[in-house]
Amino acid sequence: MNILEKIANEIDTFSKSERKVAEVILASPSTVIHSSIAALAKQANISEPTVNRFCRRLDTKGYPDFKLHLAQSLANGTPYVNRHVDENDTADEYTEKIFESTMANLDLARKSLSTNLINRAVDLLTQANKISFFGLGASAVVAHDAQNKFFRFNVPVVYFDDILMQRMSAINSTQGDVVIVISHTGRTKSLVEVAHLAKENDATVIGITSAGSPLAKECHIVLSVDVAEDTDLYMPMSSRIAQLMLIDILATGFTLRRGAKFRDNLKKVKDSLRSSRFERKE
Amino acid sequence: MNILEKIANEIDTFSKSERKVAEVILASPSTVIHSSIAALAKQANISEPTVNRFCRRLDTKGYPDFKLHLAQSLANGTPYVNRHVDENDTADEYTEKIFESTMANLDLARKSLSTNLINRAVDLLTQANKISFFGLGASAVVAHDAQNKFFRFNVPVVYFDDILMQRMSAINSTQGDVVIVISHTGRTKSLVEVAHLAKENDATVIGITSAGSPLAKECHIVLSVDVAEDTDLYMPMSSRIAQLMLIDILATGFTLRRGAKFRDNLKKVKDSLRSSRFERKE
DNA sequence: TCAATTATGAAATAAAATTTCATAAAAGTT
DNA sequence: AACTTTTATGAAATTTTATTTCATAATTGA
Repeated sequence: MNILEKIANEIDTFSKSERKVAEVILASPSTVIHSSIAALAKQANISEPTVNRFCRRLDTKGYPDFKLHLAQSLANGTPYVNRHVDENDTADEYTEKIFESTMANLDLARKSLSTNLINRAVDLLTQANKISFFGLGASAVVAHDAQNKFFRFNVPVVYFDDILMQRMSAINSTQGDVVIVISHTGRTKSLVEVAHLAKENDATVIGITSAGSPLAKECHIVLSVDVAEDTDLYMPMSSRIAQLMLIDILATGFTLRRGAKFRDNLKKVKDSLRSSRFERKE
Repeated sequence: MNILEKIANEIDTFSKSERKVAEVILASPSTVIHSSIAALAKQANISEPTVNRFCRRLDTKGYPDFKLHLAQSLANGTPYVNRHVDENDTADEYTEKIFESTMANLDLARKSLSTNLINRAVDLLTQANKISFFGLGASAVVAHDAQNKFFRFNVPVVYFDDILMQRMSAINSTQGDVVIVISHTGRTKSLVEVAHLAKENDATVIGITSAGSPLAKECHIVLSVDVAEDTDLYMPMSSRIAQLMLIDILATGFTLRRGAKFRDNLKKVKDSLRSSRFERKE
């Protein structure tokens, strides 16, 4: 953890003198990294040994080591954090905040992903006879994107964002089919039912959803992506982006598993678009 | 500048002994920040004063100050960079690389966005009688997502990913309508034509595309999102994520412009979903 | 080849940090 | 409240670390 945060957190557990040091440091950390222990002690009106003890209490080896940690905290600058958009933000401000928050959430998501499960999911996908992607609302967008990617692989892929079509498709699925159900909350009733139907018909069900949700319980594999709640403006934001990255990862895993020749094929698919485009004149 | 890079850059201008120090440092900077000047001198087989001179040559005040700089370079850690997926990558590796690359590209995209233009686009959107989103392939996904967001605002919104529907819709558009055309390359013929048709019919055309492209030339406003090419596996990856963030930004700008009362409305829209979901029991 | 310049390290010095230890303050205990 | 124990603190001594000085070695240029 960032040592500045740590100081701020633990300041209540400090002794009186230690608190004085903490305050001086928090007030101007960038000055402190250029101060000697004597200078800092004087600034805080306490003795040098106290500063030293303060450093050790924060699990550093001593004052110089402490300064190193402090320097790193400062350099780390602003690690991405969730920042809420405020009513009076200018375009500059909310743009910055949205980027910040998304990055912070992607960072979170990355840490929460299980590469083991991804590996297994890729296994199943490469062996599938048919792949279906189901989602509603914002997750329909993710399903749509997944279709766009997997479609290139010359595998039968469908995507539905219509409850009835999803149900019919689920009922028609059989062993060897993989059904990917996408829902951030995992609590959308009709999607849980769809997952259930697919499972009953022996399809393999993979959930891109939150762990422990009702939907998760119906899935053979749950790929959960942790993201701070999208509370800002009552719209799904980071969650769907993290889900899209998961799609990218699955698609990438798929192509790698299929080998080099397969990737030449992808190039052909891409090249097939050329005539629909204006030439680039350079 | 990062002091590690600086060392790497200037290594040719160093004397023989200084180069030895540089090599030891570059080989394992994280060890060095915990070494005394004596330890480092010994490691590099040179004397302590040489290390000291080395530090000063790099514009630091001395060895301790140098360590501080070094610590900061390390903390800055690995700024996100584009890393290409390799044939033999494990799930762990490609997952990491995809996250890395996406983050790097979002960082790029953030820097390239013009908040001025965003502001103008938001202006136009809030005044629009009707908003249309057009895209094809991966950009259709973005258009789809945009519809999902703007639809909540109780404004007439359509999205089409069908060329004919797009053309018909464009021809039917009139003054007061805003048409947003999405294309990463900006070279897809049919979309350029759609933009042209919409413009001819006095709609305001906003392009989410690359600056200077044929599509850009047909737009009243061009919101360009710079992203390194998606060359990896012949699939759009980062580009569409950056586009989605731009949609988030536009949607956010929209809601802010509309004021607090409007945002209560959004909450209602979201709450309307409740009965379609399983309750959360805690 | 020889001066001039530059680079280097041993030793001395200076600076900084840490330890030791005595004392003061605070917290318990009767 | 008086006393003991524990904890916190700083002065001084010590140790560690960094820097300076200066003599010598290596390199460069004539």
